[in-house]
Amino acid sequence: MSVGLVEETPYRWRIERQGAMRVPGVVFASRALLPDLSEEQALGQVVNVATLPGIVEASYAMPDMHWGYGFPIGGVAATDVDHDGVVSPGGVGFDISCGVRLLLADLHIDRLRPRLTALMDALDVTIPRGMRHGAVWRLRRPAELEEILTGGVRYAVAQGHGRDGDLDHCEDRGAVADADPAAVSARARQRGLEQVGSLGSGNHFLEVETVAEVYDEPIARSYGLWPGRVCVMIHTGSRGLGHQICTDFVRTMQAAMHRYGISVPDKQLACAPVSSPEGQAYLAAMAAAANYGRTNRQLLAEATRRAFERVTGDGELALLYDVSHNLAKLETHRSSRLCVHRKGATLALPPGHPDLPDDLRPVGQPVLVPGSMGVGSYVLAGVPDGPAFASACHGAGRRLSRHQAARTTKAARLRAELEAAGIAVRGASARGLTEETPCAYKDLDAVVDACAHAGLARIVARLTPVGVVKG
DNA sequence: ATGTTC
Repeated sequence: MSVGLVEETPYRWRIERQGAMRVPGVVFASRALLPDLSEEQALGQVVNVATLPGIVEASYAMPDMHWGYGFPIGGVAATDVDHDGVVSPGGVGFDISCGVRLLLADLHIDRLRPRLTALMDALDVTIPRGMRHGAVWRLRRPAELEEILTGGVRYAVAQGHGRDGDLDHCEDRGAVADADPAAVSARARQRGLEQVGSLGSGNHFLEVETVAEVYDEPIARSYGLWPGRVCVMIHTGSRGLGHQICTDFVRTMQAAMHRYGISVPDKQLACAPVSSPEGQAYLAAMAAAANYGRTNRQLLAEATRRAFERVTGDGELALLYDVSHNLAKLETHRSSRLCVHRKGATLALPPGHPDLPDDLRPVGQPVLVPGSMGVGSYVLAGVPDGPAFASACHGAGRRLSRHQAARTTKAARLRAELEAAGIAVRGASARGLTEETPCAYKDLDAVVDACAHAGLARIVARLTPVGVVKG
């Protein structure tokens, strides 16, 4: 893909406006990460996104960007709601509200080691995962699903699935206000009925980890991240419900676009004005899926607490934060009302932001960055004046397709390598394992380093895995 | 990511 990258700084590259682009493209990456990008059509997708009606500043891409549906994964795009700005389901992705939460045990890894096998076995039987394999929460009636879509984690906690303190440490305090279950199709609701509290498959996982290294002592102390502390990272989204909502609205908007005089260079960029009935309905359904996705992670966290309680006698795992990396939000930036699409890009609120709870406000929001299997994860922190609407990277970023990865990897060998590295693996199918081999991903250290140098976020701590549950 | 091609 020859779109012409101009080096602005060693960690920021510009694609000049050309053709129908309304704004330039801006890619945050080191020179070393660029070859991985240019092999794909991902840069062409950055260009395509720059043509969307109402887009402001630039079509941004994070250091972990790669090819996606319409928008690149790792893409950030904001449209001006008051100047014909559009919302696009492809700018959020199929797994609406996919995200991560991090739980902290009051336990040092040395004390867990003798019981690690027992803990992993407990999680093995506790955590539903894979395609269509049940869920923690058996809903008694469809009306309960409506409560989840409207009330999110707030409803889950009120029903006994968690504690009040969990709410403050969820993005949006666990529930987006403008969700409307009526905007969610019957088919989407049907698919969501039996998946509340389930991991799913692909890159979703539950990992028992320990704090391996601290880079920013004061912020790490505020977050409660001390070396050797045991923590649990849960990475999942809105399962079939979010997928169906995306499918429904891509179709709706593809049919409606001509009425608004919108044309896009790729059908997968289907969109509608934020203020249109279609745009409003999508945002209401998307918000419902966001509430569902967070509730899903909440239920898995409760199941994890019960497993810890049984094995270690202490199930009081504290929630550091729960944050999505696939969402569009209505936000005010420099007194403009914007619809900010983050697709494979994590919200990264700066210190002092009013949406943060009291204990996190002084230092900024925890930005949870899951790595590929066996590699571990990072905790970053939001910084003042971030250059992409308070967004940061969301992971290592895929380098090889699932097919390529599965073709070049032997499951038994990979499993043996993980076990040899002291990482207990539970529940992963051979196919799921090979598709998620770390070889299929970029170097997480390089991605996070680029993120920090580009001024998107500050590096706080690195976590290393001791056990992984996969679909 | 996904009842992995309505």
